[in-house]
Amino acid sequence: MKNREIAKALNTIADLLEIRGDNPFRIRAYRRAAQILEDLQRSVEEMSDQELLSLPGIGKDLLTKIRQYQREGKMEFLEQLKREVPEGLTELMAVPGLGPATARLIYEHLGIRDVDALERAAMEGVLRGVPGIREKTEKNILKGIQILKRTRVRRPIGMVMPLAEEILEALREVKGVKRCAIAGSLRRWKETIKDVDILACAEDPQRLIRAFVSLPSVERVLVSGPAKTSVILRDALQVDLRIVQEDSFGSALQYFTGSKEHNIRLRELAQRKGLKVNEYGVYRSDGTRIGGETEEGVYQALGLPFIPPELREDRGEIEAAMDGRLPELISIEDIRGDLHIHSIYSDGRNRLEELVEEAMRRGYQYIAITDHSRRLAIAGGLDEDRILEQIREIDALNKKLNGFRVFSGVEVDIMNDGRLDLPEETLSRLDFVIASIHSGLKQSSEILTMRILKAIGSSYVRMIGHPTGRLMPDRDACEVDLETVYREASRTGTALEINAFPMRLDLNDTAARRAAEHGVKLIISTDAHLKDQMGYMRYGVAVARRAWLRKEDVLNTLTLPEFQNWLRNRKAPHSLIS
DNA sequence: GCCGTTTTCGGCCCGACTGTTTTCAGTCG
Repeated sequence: MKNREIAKALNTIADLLEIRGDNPFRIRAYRRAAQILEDLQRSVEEMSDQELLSLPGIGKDLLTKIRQYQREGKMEFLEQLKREVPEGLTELMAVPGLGPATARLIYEHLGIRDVDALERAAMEGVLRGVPGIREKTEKNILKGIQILKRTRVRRPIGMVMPLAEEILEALREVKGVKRCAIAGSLRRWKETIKDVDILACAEDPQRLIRAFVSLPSVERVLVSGPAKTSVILRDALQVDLRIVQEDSFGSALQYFTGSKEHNIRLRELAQRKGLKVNEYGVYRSDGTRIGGETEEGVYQALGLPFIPPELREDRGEIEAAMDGRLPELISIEDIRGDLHIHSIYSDGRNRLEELVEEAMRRGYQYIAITDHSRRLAIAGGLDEDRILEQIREIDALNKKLNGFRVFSGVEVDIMNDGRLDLPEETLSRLDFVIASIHSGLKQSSEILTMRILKAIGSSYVRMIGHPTGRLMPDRDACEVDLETVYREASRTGTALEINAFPMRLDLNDTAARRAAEHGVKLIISTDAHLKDQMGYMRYGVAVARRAWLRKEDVLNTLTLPEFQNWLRNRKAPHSLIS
């Protein structure tokens, strides 16, 4: 899959054009194309010219460049830019507050082209000799470098959301605060988060701002004005607080929720209708305001139904909204069970009763206990005897439970040759078998795909766990050929997991969407190793919503009898397994 | 560089904050 590589090349072109001071719209076109390729679920290598050109944002020129990269592994235009603009200059732009124009100025006057040299120059006070840079800017650049060094990686949403909710709680308690809400990528439930946006209305904005900057977790104030205040927390997370008038809360929430791409599309649409949309409201050309109190009202003024924040990525949601084709998205209340949970039998921390209690507290009707199999010794994987022991305990437990059901399961390892880590005899005794890859993730695409297909071919496997094996931020998705997996999963009625564990979120949003398009059923499960981690379900549901999934695409929305029925009935005979 | 129910040329989203600029450019989201 070369899409990522090509997207990166296009983004580099955009960076270099920025430094060169090129046409901003041309730059935007390159960035947009890069985004399109990243979102694409098929490799450009298997797409025809026609198909590529049909993507809005890819024209003749970009097509030529993509094909050239495919053939030659490079783009002539990029190489030419690299000769023209010193490489490394783009590195300077990673410093917050330092953009292309300043990067270029600094290079032209001082020959600096990497962050270390920049830091030295700033500390020595040499930087302020550059036209347009005085003491203040020099200091800000130093601060920016420190921030950059600490915040290079985006963090999984599961690490950020609890922090943001804590801050939100604290702000809501400030006297005179009328409204307070999370906006930005966090409200869209993007899988990784760079900073937190909070929106508020207050009778006394100054009081709120003072309370905000003096929160104990705040380390430094970046900017502070009446409308926007930004801080850096001790753990290097940036939080922006925006204060707006109550009557424009809706348009502000819409505006600051983004995504940027979604908003651009929306405002283009508005323009064609002779309207103007900004964070204060929706306006006619004569200045009359026709919306802004509520977010629904903003969309309505543009002739659109409300678009859920999770869909606002410019992935077709505006077109779908115009045509009345928006899906009714799954929600957390639809979830009736958690089917991937580890107990004290392997590397989990809780006993079965504790897990059941937690599940009932969440209003679930069923769970599956799915400990590791023997080969995963490091996680205390179970052999046949221990599994039989666990089945007996689950049977006994079920007798005591009324209307709630514990399914006996396992997360059986898919070994390097594609065989499963437990004999069929053992698997046949279990209610719910997950098969997952935990090793050999760097194998070739052919071998990885073969392993998963063999697992799907087993008569006992009902779900493939975390299909791509990624672990953020260190391990990327493995190179399994997902399109082939979707086809076989769909044919055999094997479910694919949306693993809700914050470092995994696997399948991710775009992959899950593609899977559902193939007719694959998904299961959202937490992979909990502690009972509290069953609370990760909301991150999995968020992935599903971002994947445009409806309740009926997800099996653990089924009631207990319906799910038992699914367990009993297999869709197609499995034939591949030895 | 892309794109077309005002356009094949001339548009392309919009505003806040900062610093050094005496009227605005750069950066960010």
